[in-house]
Formats: sequence, C-alpha cells, structure tokens
Amino acid sequence: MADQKLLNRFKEALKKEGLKYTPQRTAVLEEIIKDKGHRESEEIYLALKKSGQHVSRATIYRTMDILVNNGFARKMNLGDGRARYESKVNSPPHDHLVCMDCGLIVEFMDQQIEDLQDKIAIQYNFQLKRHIHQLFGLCKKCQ
Amino acid sequence: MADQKLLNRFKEALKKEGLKYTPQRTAVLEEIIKDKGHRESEEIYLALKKSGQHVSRATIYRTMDILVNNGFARKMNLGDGRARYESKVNSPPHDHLVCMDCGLIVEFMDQQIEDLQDKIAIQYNFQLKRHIHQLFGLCKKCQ
DNA sequence: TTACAATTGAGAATGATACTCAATTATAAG
DNA sequence: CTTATAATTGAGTATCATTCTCAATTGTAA
Repeated sequence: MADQKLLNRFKEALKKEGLKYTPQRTAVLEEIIKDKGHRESEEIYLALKKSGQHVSRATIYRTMDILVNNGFARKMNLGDGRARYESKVNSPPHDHLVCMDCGLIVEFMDQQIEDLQDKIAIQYNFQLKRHIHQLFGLCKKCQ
Repeated sequence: MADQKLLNRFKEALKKEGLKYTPQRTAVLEEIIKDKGHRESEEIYLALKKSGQHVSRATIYRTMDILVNNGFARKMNLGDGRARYESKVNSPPHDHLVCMDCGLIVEFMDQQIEDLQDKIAIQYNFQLKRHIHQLFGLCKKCQ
C-alpha cells in the first residue's frame, strides 16, 4: 500500500493536469511502487488482475504515460519492442546491465560516467535532457 | 560504388553462411555504405527505388539482418519504434547524441567511458558483449 | 547445362501500443 | 447532498513496423 503522502502527491499531480483521481490510476500507481522490478505492460496488467483488480490494458498504458510524465515511473526500452516500467519512487537515477541470456537486469550508477556525459554534451553544444546507457552481456550464471 | 575488396568480403561472408550473392543484396550493401547517415528501413527502400533499383521492403529487412550480423552495418533503436541503420564500413565504434527536436544525430567516442563500462561489467560479474549509450537533448540550433 | 536449394516480392500475419466511442464516474458548484 | 459536465474507462478496432508465407525465380556447385 502506498503511503498517504505519495497518494497526495499523485492526486496533486493529476489535479495540476486537470485529470481525475480514479481507482484504476491509483491501482496502477500502487502496483508500480510495490514492485522493484522492470516490468512490461502485460506483466503489470496480469499482476493487477491476480490481485483482484481489473484495470484494462488500455488504462495501464494511459496511466503509465501519466506516471512517467510526472516522475513516478521510468520507461525503458531494451530493443525487443516491449517497453519496461520501473518505479521511480525511492529509486535514485541509474543505468542498467542486462543479461542477454536470462534477462536479468542489474542497476548501476557511476558518477564519473555522468560527469563525462555532461562534458561531451557541452563539447558538442547539446543541452542534455536525458540519456540511455545499457550494458548488454552475460551475467555470472549465464557465462 | 563499393570497391571490389568490400564486395569480395561480402561475397565471402555470404558463402560462409550458405547464402547467395544476389543483385538485391549487393544493392542494399552499396546503398548503406555510400551514405553516412542513420537511416530507417523505409528511407533505404526509397533511396534504392529512386536510384532505379527495385528491392522489396521484405528484402531490405532481410538483408539488413545479414549486414548487421556480419559487421557491415549497425542497427540502432532510438525509442520511437523504428530501427536505424548505419554503415560500419570505415566507421569506428561510437555512441550517439540525438537532438530531441530536429532529430540530428552526432557521433561521439570517449575512451574513458569505454574503460569505465568495462570496469562496471567486471564489478558486476558480467561478460560485456555490447552497449547502447545515447545522449538525448537539444542541439545548438534547437535550444 | 542441370538440379536444387536459396531468394525474391507481394501481400498477409503479427504484436505492441494507440485510438474510438458509448457508458460510466469523479468533481466543482450550487 | 444533488446536479451538471467533462474526463475516464473498457472492449474492441486500428495502426505501424517488422516478420512470415509461398509460389515463382534465380544463383551456384557439380
């Protein structure tokens, strides 16, 4: 269960955009923050269904967009055509190591790389907004 | 026009996999290496059509897979659902800066980042195979 | 030249995601 | 607590890039 503070923050974010605070949206938010994984839309849909809440696939997609745009979730693309979502609540910025065999995803953060990215953006006159940094390989178990 | 050396290298790569050396495949290879861009399948299809060569969309996709698997081209994903292809011939490894407004793509290479990636992979017991590193922002013109 | 497996093109199939629209619901105002 | 109304929902349909299918065609090894 999400704490009240977070729910209020969500409510405010919705109000600010003229959106309604609905049970379906709340259910999706709670499902996202209770799990530490990097899940695709269908997994979130099934997890909600299992827990007895029916939220349609269309609403999952629509709500994930809202969550991503308001900083409650991150959307990532592993190149396989399906987006993954992860909670951004209580989760600092990071990048990913991805096992090409078993799909394991490990998060990493390296301040030196962050700094080098900023340096490169400056060097090429880019105003940096975001980045994608994914390291693909084989995890210990799959080597 | 691709030089004979390259065509022979292509011919050998095909033979090694039991594939035939066809005019369509050669046309796609030549189209890829003559352009320095990062183009999507449809653009390659249209460029070939314009130059008077009809190669079907299906064959473009099939040939790009062969070119990518044999080191003649790179495939990249910008998160918009369409793959981009670029020549790998006479093009050293690099990553990309992408303008979110005009779509400009600039290549960069930073050995320090490469080294840090290797360090991180070792640290997490991953055997690194490849990586994706894209910096999104606004180019000078679009700021 | 032949034999045959690989290739091609056109269109159909696929799969993730976005859209449509009628029925339902949250919410601001009274 | 109603009411009015615009936003939301769900189910199904549409979309779009990419892959697949299959009959006709074509490299290529012998």
